[in-house]
Amino acid sequence: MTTHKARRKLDHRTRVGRERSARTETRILEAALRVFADMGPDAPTIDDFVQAAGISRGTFYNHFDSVEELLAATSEWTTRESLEAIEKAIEGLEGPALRFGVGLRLFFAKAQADPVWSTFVGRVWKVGGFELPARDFVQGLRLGIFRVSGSEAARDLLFGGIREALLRMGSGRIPAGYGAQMTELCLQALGTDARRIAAVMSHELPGRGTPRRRR
Amino acid sequence: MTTHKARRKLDHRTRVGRERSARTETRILEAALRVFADMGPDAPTIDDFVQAAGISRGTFYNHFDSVEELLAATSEWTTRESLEAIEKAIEGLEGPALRFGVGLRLFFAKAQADPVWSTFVGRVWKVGGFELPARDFVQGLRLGIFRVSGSEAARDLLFGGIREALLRMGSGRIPAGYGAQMTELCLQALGTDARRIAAVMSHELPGRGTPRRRR
Amino acid sequence: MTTHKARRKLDHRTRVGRERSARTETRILEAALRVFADMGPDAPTIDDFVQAAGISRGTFYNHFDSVEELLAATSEWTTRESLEAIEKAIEGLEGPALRFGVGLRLFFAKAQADPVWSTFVGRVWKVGGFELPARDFVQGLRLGIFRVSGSEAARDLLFGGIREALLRMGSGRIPAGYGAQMTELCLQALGTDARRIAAVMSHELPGRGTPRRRR
Amino acid sequence: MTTHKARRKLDHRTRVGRERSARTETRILEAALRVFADMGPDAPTIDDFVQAAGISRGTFYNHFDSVEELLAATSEWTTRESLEAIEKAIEGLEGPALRFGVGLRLFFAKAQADPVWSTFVGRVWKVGGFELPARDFVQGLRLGIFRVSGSEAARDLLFGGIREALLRMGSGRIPAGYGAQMTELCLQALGTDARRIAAVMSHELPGRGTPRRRR
DNA sequence: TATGAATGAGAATTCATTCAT
DNA sequence: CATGAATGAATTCTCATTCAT
Repeated sequence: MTTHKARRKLDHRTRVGRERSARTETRILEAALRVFADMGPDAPTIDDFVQAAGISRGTFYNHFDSVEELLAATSEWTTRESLEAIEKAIEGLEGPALRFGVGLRLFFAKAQADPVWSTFVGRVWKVGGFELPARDFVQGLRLGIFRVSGSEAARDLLFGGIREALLRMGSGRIPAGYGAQMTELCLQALGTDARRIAAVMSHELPGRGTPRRRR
Repeated sequence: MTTHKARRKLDHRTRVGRERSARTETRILEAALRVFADMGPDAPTIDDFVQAAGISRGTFYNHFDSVEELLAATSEWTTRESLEAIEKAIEGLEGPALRFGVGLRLFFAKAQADPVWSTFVGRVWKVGGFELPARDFVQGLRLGIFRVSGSEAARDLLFGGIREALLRMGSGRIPAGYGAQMTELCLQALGTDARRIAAVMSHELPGRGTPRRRR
Repeated sequence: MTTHKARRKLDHRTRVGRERSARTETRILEAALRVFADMGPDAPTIDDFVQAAGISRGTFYNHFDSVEELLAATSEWTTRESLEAIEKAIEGLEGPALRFGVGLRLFFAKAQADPVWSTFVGRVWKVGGFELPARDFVQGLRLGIFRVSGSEAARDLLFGGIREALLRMGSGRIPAGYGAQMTELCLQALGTDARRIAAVMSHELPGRGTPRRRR
Repeated sequence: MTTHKARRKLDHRTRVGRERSARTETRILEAALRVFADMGPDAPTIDDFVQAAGISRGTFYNHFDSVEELLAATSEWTTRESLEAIEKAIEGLEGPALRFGVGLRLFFAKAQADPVWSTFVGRVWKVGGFELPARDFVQGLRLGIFRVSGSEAARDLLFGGIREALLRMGSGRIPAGYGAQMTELCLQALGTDARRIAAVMSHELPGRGTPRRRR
């Protein structure tokens, strides 16, 4: 991981310095994830991050210029890895319903395994930030596998519903099987027929090698 | 000890004062609705409300102690009236699906007619704040009219989806028929059968006497 | 009692109006005595008096222009009456030691009987505000009845000590006989001989018709 | 993981920072002493201290949370050193009267030498804040060297009188020998016999190496 | 790079004062 | 005269940002 500020001059720094810097940056990001999850995207002050990361004010500014930039970096850091893992895990599956549904199951599995991550994404996610797997969604509509009265409305319903689910999962107060139920409901909302839903739910979960985020 | 005239004068002074105060409070609430819709619940400063309402700082504090309290008051003021109107309009309808569905249509009609209101509610609404019409929802489940894999998950999906719809409507960028589509999708998500959905969508919208909020 | 502001125009006001005004002013003064006793001369805000007196802000300004003016008025109102009563009660007594000592005993009797008054005077009294009975003090020194190493120092010691006694009495936590002891100590500090002190302490307390302050 | 050099550098930074901070804090305390002496404990605003110390508002809050806290710190800082010096100077003296009396003389010497200090202590001192030398006082009573009609009253008389003396000394308008006179009067008030008083007054003042407070 | 003291702009809050009724 | 809503200057307090070490 490279630092966010001052990517130039890398050659002149010692390897030790670079490693130390990268470690500091990781500490800040880890702290930021917790802080944003706890306080939302607007409330926290720089001091909140400084204290949570156990660094000094000056050090913060050596890595990030503002809370906003830190939020963007935390989103990126937190999200890309997970989504790529899912993307990869489902790419071999046949048909948009199966890919979409199994992808959702993986997504909720991740959320349930890491409540802080779940809360963070639920609070910070903006539509257009990280996309629903648009390809499968569109393809499913085109093929008539998903039958909805309006595609915009469908996307909003799913997006909002999934975000709510993330917040709920982050709070820890969920009934058993919540993730699976949510997946079924999303497919049902899309008008998927019962047989295809059953296929999704009974499919073996692939890619259980999702790399752990924390060092 | 005070004369009758004096007492009447006293009452008059009191009444006039109260009226002026109530008018000012309404001005603040109207301004707050706009400001919260624009900036969200956390960002605005007291001065934002002061300027939007055209009052002085001191006057603000004569009416509300903090932004948080103003937010609560604005939520209440903004919400109760509308929900009661819908409640009343659907109370004569037969069956939970019809009541729930027509209620949703009315809700979205209100949202579409008042984008500021829509954005405000979309941004501020918390689960448990103002409730989904729990009675119809539960009753529909019990009667088997709604068929879902998990009631908690179903409620979260709808709640999050509807909030997302409000934000979308507040932004103004919605396709024609968006409210109706959203309603259909919500019912479809609940597993309602096609005939009942059709009944909801073709039902005449009652209570088109919703009183306008703005003076 | 005349109002503090706008003494002119008195002729044109009705008697009823004047009486009402005087009553209001007394209410404010009574409240002010309590408030100043509780909070000292600097801390209280106009609102503290307004609330304690059960009047409106405007009414306050009809009677007093500032807290400072109210303080002066309260001091005057609170003090003159008592001091004149004491002055009168001791004027027939023979010799400065007897007059001074019995005067002190009366003063402490008043203080013990009215803790609020005691605290107020203790907190607000400034040297030169209301004077120690200078005449008896000076005369006692001249006659050699009081023997002190420095008259300035003696006056300061007594003044400060008496103020402290007032605060103590206002707090209510005093041993039995505190007032008498304090009187004896004051005389002892002045070098008064034992026989004269005994005469002071055994003298009957005159003028037990001190009018009560509260209506 | 950190090199020895890095650690030394760290310590150096820390030490330099601490020193600067301590210097700033001293500047604030010095300014506060003057400001409180001038304006009393209640009147001054944060800005008064900020301007008197030549610092920024933010810096004030880096060191003290409120005027009240600053007052406490100033009292402590201003008082402990002086009292300990006196305590130490008199500890070798024989008998409570001598210790108490010489202690008083030293106290007044300090007050006369530093009028700002004198005014500050006179205005801020509360009973129980920094104590009269209770041990000598009590011991003198027990031994019959001090003869008073009530010990509570005696303590209050002395405490109030001494405070008044401090204010007077701070004002600068005192006759020659004021401190000595006040000392004599205090002892006289306690009923000390003439010979002991004379012994106190003629005793050489010890410990004239009281370190100056200001830098 | 890391540190943390100092800074000052800006946001929150209080409160004396005015004034229409 | 009495009322109390409105006002805005003064004050308190927070926090992003700088900078010497």
